[in-house]
Amino acid sequence: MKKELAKAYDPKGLEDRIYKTWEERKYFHAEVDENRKPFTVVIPPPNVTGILHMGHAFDETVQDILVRWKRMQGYNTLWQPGTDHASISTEVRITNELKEEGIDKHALGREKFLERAWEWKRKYGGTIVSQLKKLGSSCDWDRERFTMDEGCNRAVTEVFVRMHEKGYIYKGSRIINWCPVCNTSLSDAEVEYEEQNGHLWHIRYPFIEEDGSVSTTRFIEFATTRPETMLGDTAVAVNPNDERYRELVGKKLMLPLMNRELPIVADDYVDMEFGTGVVKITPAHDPNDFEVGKRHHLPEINIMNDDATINENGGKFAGMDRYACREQIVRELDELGLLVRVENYTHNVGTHDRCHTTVEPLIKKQWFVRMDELIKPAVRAVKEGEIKLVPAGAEKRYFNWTDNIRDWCISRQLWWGHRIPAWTCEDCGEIIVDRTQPSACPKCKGSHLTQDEDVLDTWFSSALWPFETLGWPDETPDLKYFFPTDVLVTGWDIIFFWVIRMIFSSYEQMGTYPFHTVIFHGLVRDAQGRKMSKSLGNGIDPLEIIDLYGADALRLTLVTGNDMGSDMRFYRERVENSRNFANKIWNASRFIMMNLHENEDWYGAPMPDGLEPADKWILSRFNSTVREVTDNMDRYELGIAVQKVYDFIWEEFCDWYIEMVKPRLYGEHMEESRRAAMWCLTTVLAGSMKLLHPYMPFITEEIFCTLQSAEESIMISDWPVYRDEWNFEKEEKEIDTIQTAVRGIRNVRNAMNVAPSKKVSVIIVSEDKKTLDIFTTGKLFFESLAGASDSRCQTDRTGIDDSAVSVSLPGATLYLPLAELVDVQAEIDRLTKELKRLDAELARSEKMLTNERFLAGAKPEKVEEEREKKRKYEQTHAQVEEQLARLTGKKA
RNA sequence: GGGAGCAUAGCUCAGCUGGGAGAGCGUCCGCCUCACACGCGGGAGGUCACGGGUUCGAGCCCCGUUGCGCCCACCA
Repeated sequence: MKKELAKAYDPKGLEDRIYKTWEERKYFHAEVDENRKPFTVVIPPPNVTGILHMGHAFDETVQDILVRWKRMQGYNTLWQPGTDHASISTEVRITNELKEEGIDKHALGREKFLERAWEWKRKYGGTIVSQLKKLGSSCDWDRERFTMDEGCNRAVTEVFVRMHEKGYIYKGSRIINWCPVCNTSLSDAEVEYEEQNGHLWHIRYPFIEEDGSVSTTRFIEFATTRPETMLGDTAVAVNPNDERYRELVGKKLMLPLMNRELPIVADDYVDMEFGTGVVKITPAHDPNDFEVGKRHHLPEINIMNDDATINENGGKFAGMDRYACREQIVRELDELGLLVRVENYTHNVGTHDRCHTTVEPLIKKQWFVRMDELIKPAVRAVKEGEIKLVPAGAEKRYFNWTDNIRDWCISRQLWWGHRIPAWTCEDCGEIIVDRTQPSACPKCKGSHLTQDEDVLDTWFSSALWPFETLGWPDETPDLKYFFPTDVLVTGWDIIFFWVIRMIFSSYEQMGTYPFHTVIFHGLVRDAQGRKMSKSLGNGIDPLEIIDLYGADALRLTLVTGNDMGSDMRFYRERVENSRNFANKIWNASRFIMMNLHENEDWYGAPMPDGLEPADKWILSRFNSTVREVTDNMDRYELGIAVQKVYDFIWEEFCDWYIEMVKPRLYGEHMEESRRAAMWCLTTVLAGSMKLLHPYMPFITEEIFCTLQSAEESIMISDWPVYRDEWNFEKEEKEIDTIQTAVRGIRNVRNAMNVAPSKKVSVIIVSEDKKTLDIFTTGKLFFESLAGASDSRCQTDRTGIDDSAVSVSLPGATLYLPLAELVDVQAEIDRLTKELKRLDAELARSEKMLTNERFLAGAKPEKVEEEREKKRKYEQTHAQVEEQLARLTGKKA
C-alpha cells in the first residue's frame, strides 16, 4: 500500500507520536560497545525545580544537534541527562513559599525543611525533564541523574575527603561575602557588582596629642562610602612613600563615637593619588582592609550580626540596621564637626546574584578550597589546546579569571545541599573529616561528635558532573568507556561557576580533562534586545512556541541567522519563517510521493540509466552541499551549516529541480526519464532530510519514514558523505546556462508586463553547437520554466523578425517574438541599464587584467577566471549594443 | 581601571583564510501555474560607523576616532 503524508503539515500530533516511538525503541540509549567510538555529552543540569526557558531551549537544541549528527555518523553517542539540586536558589524559593504560609524556616527546623524540599523535588522535578522531551532532546533518559542522588552524594563526599587529605580543603577564618537576607556565605563568583548612586562622606579623625588629650585642632581627613564601618576601624593607613604623611606614621588618632585609639600605619595598598591619600582600615568588614590588618597585626573587630544589624561591638549603635546606623553616624559626626563634606558618588556595590541584596564582607569561619595548585592544570589544558574553547575569544576571559583566582569558599549556611562530612569533637574541639560518621574522636576518644551544620556550594557537586554521572568513584565500565566526554555546550554566564571548576576537578580526580571542546553560546534576548526576565515579563515561553509552530520550527529558529557566540534576538516572525520552511519541505515531499507509483521505492536503489543533465546537476549540487555542511559542522558552525541546507532545499531543489522535472512526470512515453527523475527526487530528498535531521528531527523523520521502507528511522540512518561519482561539473555549467536564460526571459517578460499566462516561442541563436545542444537536451523543462510555447535552436538570425525582443546571454542570444505586446521604450531602458552595468564590469576587469602585480601575484586560476569573465562581458556587450541600435534605429 | 566584542538594505542579522555586496521579515509590481498563497516570479532599497594606512585590489588586515552594550576589577 502506498503511504502518504497528511495533506497539511501539523507538527502537534506528529512530534509527540514520533518522540514516543524513539523512546520505546531505545534509540537514545547507549551501552558500552568497544567496537564503536563513543561520543559523549553531559547536559548542563537544569535546576530540578525549574521550568524550561528559552535559554535552555537554545542550549539543549545545540547539544541535540551535535548528538544526533554524531549518532548518524556512526558514533556510539551518549547524551547524559540529569538535574541539579541548585542549593541556594531552591532553598530561597522554598523559604519564600513557607513565608507565604506564615511559617518561619528556622521555627520549622532542618529535618522538616528538608522533608519539604524533597517533597518539592518530587512534585516539580519531573517538569523540566518532560519539557526537554518536547524539544526532541535525544538524552539517554535511562541514565538520568540528580546531583543529590546516592551516587553523586558518594562522589561529593569522596572528593571532599580526598581534597582535605591532600590539604586542598581547609577550614579557616577569612573574610567572605555574606548575604544578610539569605543568611549565608557566598563565593566570589556569586557576587555581582551593580553600579549604585551613593555618597562619599569626607570625614576627619582627631589626633591624640603627646599628653594623651584629644586634639581639637589637628585632624586627618579621608573619605568613605560606608561610614558605619568606622565602628570597626582599628587603624588609618597612608602610603609609605607619601611625603605629606611620612612623619605621621606611628602617631595615634582618636576614633570618634567609640573613643578608641587608632594607629596610623603605612601600607602600599593606599593610593596616594586618590582623595586625601588616607584610608580608614576596617579589617573585619573590607577585604582589602583585612589584608592590611594582617600585615600590620591589627585587631579585627566584627561589628555586625548575620542580619546586618550592628552587634554589641558597635556600642550604643548596637541593634540598629546597617543603613539606619549609617545615617545616625553621619548625623553625629556632623554634630561633632567631623563631617567635612558629602559628595554624590557612583560606585560598584557587590550584591548577591540571587536576591540582589548588598553583600557584607564579614570574617567567618568557613571551608575553603585552596586554588593555587589546583588551577594550574586547568590553565595548562587551555593554553596547550587540550581543551578548545569556542569561540576562541573565551580564552581571554578564562585566563583573566584563572590568573586572579582566590580560594573558593565552599561552605554555605543552608540546609538544602550536600552536608559537609566534617565532625567536631565536643570534648576536645578536634575536627574530623571522614567518609562516614566516626564513632569516636581519634584524639581524645570522646564520643560527643557533632556534624558541621553547613552544606556545600551547589557548584561543588556540579563540578564533578562529567564523571560522577558515569559511576565515579567506582571504576565502572561506563566511566572507562564514555569518559572523558567530548563536547560541553553552555552559556557564557557559567564559565567561572561551572566550566573551570569541572576542568580542575576532573584533572584532580581523574587525571585528565573532562571534555575536549567547550562551546559557549550567547543569551536569547527579546525583540528589543533586552534580557528575557520574569520581572520584565518579556520572556517567551518555548512551550508556547512549540505548541504554535512545532519544536522543529523553534529549533531551526534558535540556530539560524546568528553565530552562536553572540546574543540573539528572538521574535515570532523568525519562528514563522522556520515553520514556513517546514511547510515547504512537507509539501515538496508530498508532491514527490504523489508521483511515486504503487509500491515504488527508490531509496537506496542503484542509479538508474538515463539520468538527464538536470538530474546530474541536482545530484552534484547536493553532493557539494553535503561536503560544505559537514565541514561547517565540524567547525561547530551550525548556523552556517543549516542555512546551506535551507538554501539548497528551498531554492535549488524546490524552486528549480522540482519545476524542471515536472514535465517528465506527467508526460507520456517517457517512463525511463520519469524513473530517472524519481530516483533523483527520492535520493536527494532523503539525503536532504538527513542533513536537516539534527536540526529538525521530527518532520525529517516523518518524511523519511513515509518515503521509504528500507530503514525504520532517520535518526539511526547514515549521515550523507561526499561521493566523487556524484560530481558533475559539466552538467552544473549547462544547467547554469539554462538558469541564466530562464531568468533573462522572466526578466524581460516582467519588465514588459507580459501576462504569465501568455506563452511565446523562443529562438536560441548561437554559433556554438555545444550551447545549442544544452537547449535541445533541456528543451522540455526549459520551455516549461520560461513560459515558452516552443523553442528552436539555430546558428544564425535567419527568419527572425527585426522586431523580436532579444535576451543576451554569454555565448547565445534568445529571441522572443513579442513585438506587438511590448513597450519599446521599456525595452530600451532595460538595455541601456544593462549596458551600463556591463561597462562597469568591463572597466573593473580591464583594470585588474592590465595590472602587472595582479597578473604576477594572484593564483593562475584566478587570472584565467578573470580573463574568461572579460571575454563574456565583451561578447554580451556587443550583443546588447547591437540590439539597442536596432531598437533606437527603429524608433527613430 | 582592565579585557574582549559589536557598528553591513527600513528592521533583525549572515558574510571562512582580502579579488563579482547577501538572507529573513517589511516594501513595490505581477500571479490562486493541477506540492505549497505558510506559496510562485520579478523589482526597489546599502559611499559595509568615521578618519587614516598597508595592498595592484579591503566589509574583511593595521592604527586612530566616535557610538553601543558585555565581562572582569578592592580604588577608600
